[in-house]
Amino acid sequence: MGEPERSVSKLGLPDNFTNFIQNDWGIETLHPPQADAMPSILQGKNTMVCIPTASGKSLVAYMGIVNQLLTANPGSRGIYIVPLKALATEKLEELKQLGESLGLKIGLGIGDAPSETRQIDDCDILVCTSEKLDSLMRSKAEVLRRVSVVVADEFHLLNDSHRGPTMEINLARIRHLLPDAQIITLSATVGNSQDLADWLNSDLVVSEWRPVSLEYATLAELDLEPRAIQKSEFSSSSNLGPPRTLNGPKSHIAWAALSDVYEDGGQLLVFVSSRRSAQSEAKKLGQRMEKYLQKNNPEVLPKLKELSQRLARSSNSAMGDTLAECVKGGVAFHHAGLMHAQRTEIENAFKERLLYCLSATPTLAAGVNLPARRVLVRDLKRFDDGMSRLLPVMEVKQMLGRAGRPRYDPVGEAWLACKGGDPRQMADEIADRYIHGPVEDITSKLAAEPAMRFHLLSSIATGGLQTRRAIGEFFAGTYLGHTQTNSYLQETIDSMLRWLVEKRFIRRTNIGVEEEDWDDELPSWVDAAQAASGVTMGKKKSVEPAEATFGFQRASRISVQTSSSIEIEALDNEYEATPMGERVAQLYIDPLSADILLEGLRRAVRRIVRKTLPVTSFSLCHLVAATPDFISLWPKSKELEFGSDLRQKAAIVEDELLIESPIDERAMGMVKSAWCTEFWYEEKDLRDIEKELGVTPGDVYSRTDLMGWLLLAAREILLRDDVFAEEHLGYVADLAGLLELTRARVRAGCKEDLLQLVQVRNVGRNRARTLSEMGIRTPADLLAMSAKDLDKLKSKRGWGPILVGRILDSVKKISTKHETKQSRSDDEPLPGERQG
DNA sequence: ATCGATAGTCTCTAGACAGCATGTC
DNA sequence: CTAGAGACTATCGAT
Repeated sequence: MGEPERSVSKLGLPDNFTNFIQNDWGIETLHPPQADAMPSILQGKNTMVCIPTASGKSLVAYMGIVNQLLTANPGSRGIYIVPLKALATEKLEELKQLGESLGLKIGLGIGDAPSETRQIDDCDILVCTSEKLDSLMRSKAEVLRRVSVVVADEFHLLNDSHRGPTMEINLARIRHLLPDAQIITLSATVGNSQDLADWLNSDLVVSEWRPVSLEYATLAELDLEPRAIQKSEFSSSSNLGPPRTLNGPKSHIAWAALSDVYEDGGQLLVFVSSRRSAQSEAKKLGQRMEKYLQKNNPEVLPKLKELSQRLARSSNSAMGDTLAECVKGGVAFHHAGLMHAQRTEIENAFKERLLYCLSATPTLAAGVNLPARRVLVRDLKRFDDGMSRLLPVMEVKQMLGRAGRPRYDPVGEAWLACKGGDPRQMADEIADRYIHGPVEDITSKLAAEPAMRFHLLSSIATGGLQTRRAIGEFFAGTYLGHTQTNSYLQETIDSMLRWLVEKRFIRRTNIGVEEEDWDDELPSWVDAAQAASGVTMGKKKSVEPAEATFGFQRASRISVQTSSSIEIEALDNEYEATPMGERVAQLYIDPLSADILLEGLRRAVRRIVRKTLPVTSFSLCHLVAATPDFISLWPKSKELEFGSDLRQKAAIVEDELLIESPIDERAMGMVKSAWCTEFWYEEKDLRDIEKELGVTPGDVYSRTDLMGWLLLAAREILLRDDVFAEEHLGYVADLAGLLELTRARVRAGCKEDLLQLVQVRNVGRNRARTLSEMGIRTPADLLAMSAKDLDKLKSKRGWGPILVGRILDSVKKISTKHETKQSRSDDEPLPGERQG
């Protein structure tokens, strides 16, 4: 294909769009794979584009969207789905530029702020994470109104056992509801892209083309052997380089790779398999690099020092100190234990080429675009599920694909470190597998229990599916249905349907009414009476049928007692969600989490009523930590030893726990999770938390964030539980109040007395405590401060006139709102209370 | 006695999505 | 089929 065919101006796109691309983005010609995709894209056909990352996939999708919104279906809307919030933000920025010149409004849906909703409602293009889209489709069908085109980016994530099913359901539902919408999927190269394209009835465009050539090489000890080159047409050096031997110590190949690329004016990314390795590698490289720079390039040291000091000042952990230390030598580590601010600081410094090297865990491979001249995958194995395994080819390709900065680097260098055994033989094997070998196929993970549980409930509760037949047909439209036998699919569905019925998230509405709905027909006093006399709840069966005589294998596989003898759900069976089931689907939590919370909260209510065992914030956090939606912390082996602090804590709080707690690792992990949260809302310093529990600030934040979300869900679940007698509803409300209080404290990380101050913008738990120590307890107190006190405040460390001014400004806004907003727990109506 | 290199032993393991609520002069 | 790096500790030798 010659140049003219690929000219942007020949595509027949709207003039303003063409102008924008040419003038603002400086793109005159499309890359070959982009051009290949255009006919199908512009005809509005479903299209799957499989090309390497950073080779301009997004532009193809943007063109498809604009074509639909402006030309093919004027006034329609588009959705752009990504797997990470960071990517959503990145796409949002690009689309905003585009939108400004075309008069299109762009919305963002990543679940961060309630204020998103408005822009979600009236935008022309919605950028969102797949979970957020799923959630939106559950709660408001309007998201799909007038949608003519849907883009699914990083589509190979369908293969991910945790996140993949959501993507699969999203597309199945979109196709179900909007059969005419154009679906554009963007993916890295995968083994069976044709299967995926068939499923989506898509044209398929596959290409290995890259904007920068990529040279794959193996590094065995210090021997570098180039193995293959992936060319771009502009490449000046399109021939494989000769093998060579690097200078440097054999015992530290990352240093050999770094010093080598530095001398050539490039940067290095090192991928390792654990956070600890990332840090220690960065430390070692940083030390060597600092010495090296002192000798060869001392003028850059002050700049690095400045960055280091900035990091050190804002550091609130030993990890942060280490980071600042590494940076002195122009090296940093990058993993999810970093706080967001640290992470972006590092990323930006690397983009500006102030840093020479990042040593990273896989976070960096999947995240935002951050290329470097050279990539070294140091560790090809990772410990996973009790075993050390080789990384999938797809993942390694993703890391290696980060090599080569367009416009800066003539060629990207993708290096694989080969260790163990005979290095040369190793290198050959590794090259066969990762360089010349096939990429894995993508398979559906939807049949796995958690995914099926989660999405099956949603399809009934919020997806409008009522009959067994409709459910079966819908799931047949997923990739699972496309690739698996029908009987397997239907069996998987049936066994999970029975679980959901058993747990009363759904009920059958047209059969076995006497039997199935018997529970629901019970007057509530029966339950209450049982509760009061200590009968265990939630396990009672209506009529226990004879043991199943067929299908027992399936039944036992999900370890659920079926409450009926029906093993095959008849096709004309009908289902509806219970109010609880519907709420659970909207809260977007795993029904199993809901079940765990429900049982624990019922115990809590009984405790409160009988005034037996205590129910505390710790109880509730511990309960939440037992939920599969919470990512539990894991105890270290020292913490598991008899007499350890963690053991002692577990013993102290034993009475507070709402669930069985065997003394195994998992249980100790739950205690540790709750303890970490407790440290946080008891205002313990992050540094101390790190020291005592080995949990870095980034992890503390991620856990407390999760905790806050699930505490809210817990409250909602409690308030929709209908088993308690009227006389006990007051206690239920008390518990709901405790949940709310705990959530507020977890969110702000403070004790109860600071909760009001913390509402003020620019006031977090630390500043609030400072104010509190000065006798200021509420936002109103802030306004009433004397000039003398204000001066005293302004002179405090970390405070200044600007900050104080800003705080007073925002206090004025809040104080009015606060009056009306403040809700007394005793004003809150009890569930079932009639309005007087 | 002190320090330091070295070998042997013990410990530990990547990442990251979701809810909420509502006007404002 | 399926660990290996990093942190810590013991040991021994040089000074």
